[in-house]
Amino acid sequence: MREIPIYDPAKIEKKWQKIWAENKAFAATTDYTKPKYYTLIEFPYPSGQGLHVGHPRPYTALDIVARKKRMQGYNVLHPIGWDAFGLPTENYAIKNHVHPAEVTKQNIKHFRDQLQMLGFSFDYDREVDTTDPRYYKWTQWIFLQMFKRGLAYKREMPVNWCTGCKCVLANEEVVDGVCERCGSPVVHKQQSQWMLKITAYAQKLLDGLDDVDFIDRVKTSQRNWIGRSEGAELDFVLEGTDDKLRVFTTRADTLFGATYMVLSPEHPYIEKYKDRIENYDELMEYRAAAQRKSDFERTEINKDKTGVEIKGLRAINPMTGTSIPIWISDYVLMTYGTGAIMAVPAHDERDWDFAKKFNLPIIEVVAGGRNVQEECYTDVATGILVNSGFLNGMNVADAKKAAIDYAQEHGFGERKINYKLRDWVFARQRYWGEPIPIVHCPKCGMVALDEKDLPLLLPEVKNYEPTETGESPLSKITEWVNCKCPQCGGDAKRETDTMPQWAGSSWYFLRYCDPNNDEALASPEALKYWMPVDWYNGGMEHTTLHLLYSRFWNQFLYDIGVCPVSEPYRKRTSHGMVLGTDGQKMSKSRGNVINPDEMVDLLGADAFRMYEMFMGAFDQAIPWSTTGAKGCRKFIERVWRLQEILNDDEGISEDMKASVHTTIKKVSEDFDGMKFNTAIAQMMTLVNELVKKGSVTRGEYRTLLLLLDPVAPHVCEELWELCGFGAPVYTQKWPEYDEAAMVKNEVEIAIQINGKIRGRIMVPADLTREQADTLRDHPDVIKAVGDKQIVKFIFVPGRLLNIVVK
RNA sequence: GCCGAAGUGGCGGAAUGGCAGACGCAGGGGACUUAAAAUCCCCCGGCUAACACCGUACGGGUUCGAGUCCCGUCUUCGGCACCA
Repeated sequence: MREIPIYDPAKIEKKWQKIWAENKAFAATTDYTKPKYYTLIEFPYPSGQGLHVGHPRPYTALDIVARKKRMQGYNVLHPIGWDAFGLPTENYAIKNHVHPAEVTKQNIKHFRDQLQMLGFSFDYDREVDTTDPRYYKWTQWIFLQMFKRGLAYKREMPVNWCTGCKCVLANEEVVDGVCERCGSPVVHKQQSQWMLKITAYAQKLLDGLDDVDFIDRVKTSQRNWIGRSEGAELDFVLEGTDDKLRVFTTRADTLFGATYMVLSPEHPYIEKYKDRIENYDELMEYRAAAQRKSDFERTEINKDKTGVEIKGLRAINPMTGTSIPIWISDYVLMTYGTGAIMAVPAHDERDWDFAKKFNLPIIEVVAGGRNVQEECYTDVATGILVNSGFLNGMNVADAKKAAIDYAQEHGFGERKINYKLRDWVFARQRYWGEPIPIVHCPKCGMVALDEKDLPLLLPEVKNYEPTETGESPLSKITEWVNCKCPQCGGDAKRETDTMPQWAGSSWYFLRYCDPNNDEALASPEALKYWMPVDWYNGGMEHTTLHLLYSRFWNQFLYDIGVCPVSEPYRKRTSHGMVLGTDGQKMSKSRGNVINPDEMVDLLGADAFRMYEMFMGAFDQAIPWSTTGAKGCRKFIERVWRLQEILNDDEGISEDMKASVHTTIKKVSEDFDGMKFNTAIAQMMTLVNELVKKGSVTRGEYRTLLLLLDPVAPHVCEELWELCGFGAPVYTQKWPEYDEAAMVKNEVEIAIQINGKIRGRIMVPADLTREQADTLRDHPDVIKAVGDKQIVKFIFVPGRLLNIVVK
């Protein structure tokens, strides 16, 4: 047995990190003739706490993919950057009286050091930082392009106002009626807001999903969020006027059963017909009460319906000519459809509840259910129309079509598609964000800054706290706010809102392609070569918003000819969370947070990386186990000690051929299929075999190190060097497997009688179904069958023999 | 309520419809050692002396054969919540 050095991860990890950095081992080249591969992880928010053990899981996974693709000859772009604008940094700055830019600088350094400690093969020459003016210049530029095309606009609207952050939140940031970030109550407030017209892209965002390789649940959640629904808009004449009340419905077939209507409490007709309405005050009271509730309360209390009838205003059902009452209720939302509905209590749960409570008539128009007076009937698949004039006898689908056609012919309606998706509130009254490059001119109105004046820099301020009025701290810097109008040259004022954190992350993948370009967000050549991202991995929590927003920006940039592809990501996967040892989400308050620095001290970066991958299925949440992680350290030491039994044979020994090639195949396929845990298990199996055998050839060791390198790169490089295998592993080629070498001569198969195992026999590996008939004479088979009569003889090559007897 | 994912040993988890529990952790036994650590070998779902039998949330079904497919039920987790 040979004398070997001691495995000292602290030493060899530093050594190789230095060598990689000095040689720019992982820099993507600008040789656009080579095949490319673009791997992307969601760039982190550099928080003050540093990395937690959740970060390295997706990073290691795509690092494995990137390292393997490089070895397979691809020009790989595997970049990293910082999504550094945002509230926690700003709050820290307020509390500690430091400039957020200073805090950001420190946090980024901390994060970068930690990532380097783990040996990720990022191309650090392409780092981007969303708070860098050279970066946000282009974030502002994209905003201006949207503004010029009417996709960025300002509108007076009720906004979610966080009483803690003193700032407007997107609907998506309000969770259970409180601020997602700080937990303070959220109230409604009227304010003029910057909006991005993402709704203009609803259908494109939906269609684009057909051509990309996202896991199904991601596609589903995108589709649900966009929420396309096909129906019709129909007009109901207001009795005694020439005016019409427009509703949206997906159930035009049930029009004969519409026995009343419901308006949102904010519906403009209440003002318009104020003089005709007898109980206006009562309605106002109801509206005020509804507005005091947050959206959450309005929609959460769904057990008990409330509402008030509008006295003095009625509508005519266009099918039946009947006069029907009109109510207001907060279950009808002004923000969806037309803010008014026709109520068909017999066939809609909500309408049914409402009708029951207020004693409104329920008329069955779709037969097939039980008594609609007692139970609502909503089955559209089997119902047949009744009490509906010319629609009688039709199924629901045909009746829908016929009803809408009729409405169209008679001029009271048309087909209409609605989306739940709403426009994106795109402004924060905060300091630490991209300034919106717009000037308010008393003469010219809202004017875009000249593109040559970008970036519009964030000015220095003394105090980062938002003002009590809810305006951004920028509004207090008069020398910055007061400016000249770019159009007329007169006195004007700058917009003082900043962009939300989502802005910088909506296009960063484009910047990585050409991060130092001052003439464009990236050169057309670079974008054409690198885009789309081949594999994007991120958290499940970003599969709705970030994914939708960034796809929207990319599609917009495609439409204006900046980006060469309409869909930015070819493949999107999501990783599972790393939970605390107690199976709960890690959090400071639970005290179950695992610190990666300590783990690397204890295990070394290679074992740490390996455990992150070995702990379980990549897309599932798994609790951390430090003792489990030690198992990976043990495995690496086992690989290290293979040196002791290394012989001089450069080839692969005959008896190991099948195992080695099976391992190459399994590891190659499993890395591509995100099954990192089983790839590692296979390598463990191979090592166990080698240890058992007591000797390993240089050829076998080489192959093992090449396969293991993406997971545990430092130790593999070190062993490679110790064995004198030549140029570093990162310059080597990925091994290929030989299907023929994997075939064994003989295999053990199971003998089953009526599906129960009764023995095992060795048979030639290539035994076919036809040849298997000879097994009837095999002594073990004869014994197993006994004196029973054979009914059926089933042979599965290489697997088993099942004999059905009676 | 709706959408999605998932229920397999003490634990993390493996299994193109074909020998359930690969691989690892924890545990037990042994070797080596003055001793310990490390390492190596053996055992490790239940019930059994053994054979047998029973075992993949529960109840049915399809099949020569089901953890895997179908129907129904329950539970857990994640997301959305009156979207007409």
